[in-house]
Amino acid sequence: MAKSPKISASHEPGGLIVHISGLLPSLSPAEQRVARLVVADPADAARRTITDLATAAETSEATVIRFCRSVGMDGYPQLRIRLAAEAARRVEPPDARVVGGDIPPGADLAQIIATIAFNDARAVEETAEQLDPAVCEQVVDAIVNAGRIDVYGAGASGFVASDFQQKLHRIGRTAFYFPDVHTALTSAALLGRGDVAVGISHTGTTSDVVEVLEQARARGAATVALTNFPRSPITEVADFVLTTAARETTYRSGAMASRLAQLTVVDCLFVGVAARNRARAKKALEATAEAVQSHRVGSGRRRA
Amino acid sequence: MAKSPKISASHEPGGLIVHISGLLPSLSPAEQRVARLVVADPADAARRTITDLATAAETSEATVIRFCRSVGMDGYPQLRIRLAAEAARRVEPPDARVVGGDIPPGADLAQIIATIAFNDARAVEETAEQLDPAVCEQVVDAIVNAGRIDVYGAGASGFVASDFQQKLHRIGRTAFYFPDVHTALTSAALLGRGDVAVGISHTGTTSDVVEVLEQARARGAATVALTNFPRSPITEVADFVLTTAARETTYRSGAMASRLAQLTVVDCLFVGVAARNRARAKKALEATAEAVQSHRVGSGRRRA
DNA sequence: CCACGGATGAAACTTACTTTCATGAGGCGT
DNA sequence: ACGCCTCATGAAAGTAAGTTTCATCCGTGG
Repeated sequence: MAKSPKISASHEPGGLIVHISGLLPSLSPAEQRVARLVVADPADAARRTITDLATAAETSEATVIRFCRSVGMDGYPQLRIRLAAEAARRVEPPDARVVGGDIPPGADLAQIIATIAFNDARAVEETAEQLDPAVCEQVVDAIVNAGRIDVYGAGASGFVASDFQQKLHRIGRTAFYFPDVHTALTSAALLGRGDVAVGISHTGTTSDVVEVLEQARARGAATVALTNFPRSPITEVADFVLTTAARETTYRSGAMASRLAQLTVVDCLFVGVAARNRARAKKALEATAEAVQSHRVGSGRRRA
Repeated sequence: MAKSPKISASHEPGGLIVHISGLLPSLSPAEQRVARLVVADPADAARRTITDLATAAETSEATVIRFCRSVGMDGYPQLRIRLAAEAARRVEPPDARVVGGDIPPGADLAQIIATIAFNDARAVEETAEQLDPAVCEQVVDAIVNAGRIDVYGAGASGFVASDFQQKLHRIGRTAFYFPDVHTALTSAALLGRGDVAVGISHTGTTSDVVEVLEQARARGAATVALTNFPRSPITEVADFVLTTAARETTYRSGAMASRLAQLTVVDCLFVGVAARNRARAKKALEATAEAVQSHRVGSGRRRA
């Protein structure tokens, strides 16, 4: 029996919609039409019968069922119930904040601020909700026991990669980040069993990062992918996949929310690693903090 | 046809459970058994099929349907959906999440994730709330009209500074970031009236950044400070002060939340600037996006 | 003892959901 | 270019869920 591509949604009590929008690009055209309807108005979808929804999406019931399975549900009734639950939980954003949408042309700055902050905060929360603690645990394990950790990322994700590297370094783990692809490839070639390679890419399609991760994997390193899209190319070269949950939006606003989500995930991993050896991590952190102390002016804390 | 006692529930969106328990005594014995199951665990009831529920209530499907009608529903599916929605809504808010607190030593990864995400999201939201749109507007004005923009930041804030620089650059503004203090000082010395200098520092006490900003101000540039502490040294050398609102926590976790908040503020400024000249910004963004397109691998759909 | 009416479940029936399968489009190697 | 293969897709068959009908049962009051 052919196994249908089913990505578990069981461990995320709150993030079905997000989960679906993340998978959207990996669905077939007909399923995407269904997905879009569902994401656009979950409550409405929950009210519809399968035939009704199929008609609305201009497809057959069979496709709707396939869609259900693709997003990890057993069948249509289950989807319906989850959707209803989710729609209920979802507190409507107070005003006309364009949730995940673009900033309207005539918006004033106050509106812009509200919209951006709303989407950013949501991305962080929803990412946390759908993050699989079991996978994180495994990644933390790998990092804790790693001889060496390479973190890869290009462009915007490069900042995150660099941040992660710095964090790990500060608690005494041997971690590297390479702004340059060639250097990164060289480094990846030198990895081996027991080492860890982390690739960060919002879209999951950045060839540089995918290539480097592939190289690392070929050398026997454990590979970790951090991306917004659970079925993008990068996930195929990763042993562990961690996903962020920034809603797909326009190029720019999605990028920022995604960045914040990535940072949150990275921070979680960092704290997870640090928690494994509190004493040592604390000491390392204090030492590094002290090192920059002379570069502070005035009294350290000056709360208002 | 005998009219069953049907009491409308349509006008009370939130209180279906209450509604049901209210008219419990007026129901027939078999219906009461059903009602009790439903009230006891709505979420569970929503998961059951009508046959299943009937069996659990030791009655027939017909009675369950009668029950549905008695409480004002059209049929079983409708009841199911309402129950799911209601059960979801009554999920209690954030459990033992240590609001703004530190991670307890024995915490497991799931707890760590929840705590971090909660604090991060809060920092973003609260920052947006206290951000003064008027000041932002002025900063945006200054940037839009600037001949040149220098962004300063050290350590962790350096990432944010660099990010801001990159963003501005991508929409065609002349912006610089210097990882090195001396270079930054040199650059600041070359600023003049009509230029803008942005200094980013979580604590507001990073001497490097303060110094550079001071230099910039002395040369006549408009100075902007982005910090978590409204009365820290950096605010004394800034014409415009923007504050983040990361709760004071331990050294490390505060830093991350603050970073996210900083990024959000930076993003708001960026969007504000971009909004001033939509057409040009859009064109610039598209051009830059296109530039990296060849570095993407088959962004089409991928199977697991 | 016999109507009578309401409550109830068995079974018939309808609708919704699920599976199977044939078709056709698009990609890939020869 | 050709044929092969894989995959997406909807029609239709099949199954299960939900709904209606109706006969039965039980208690009640004549």
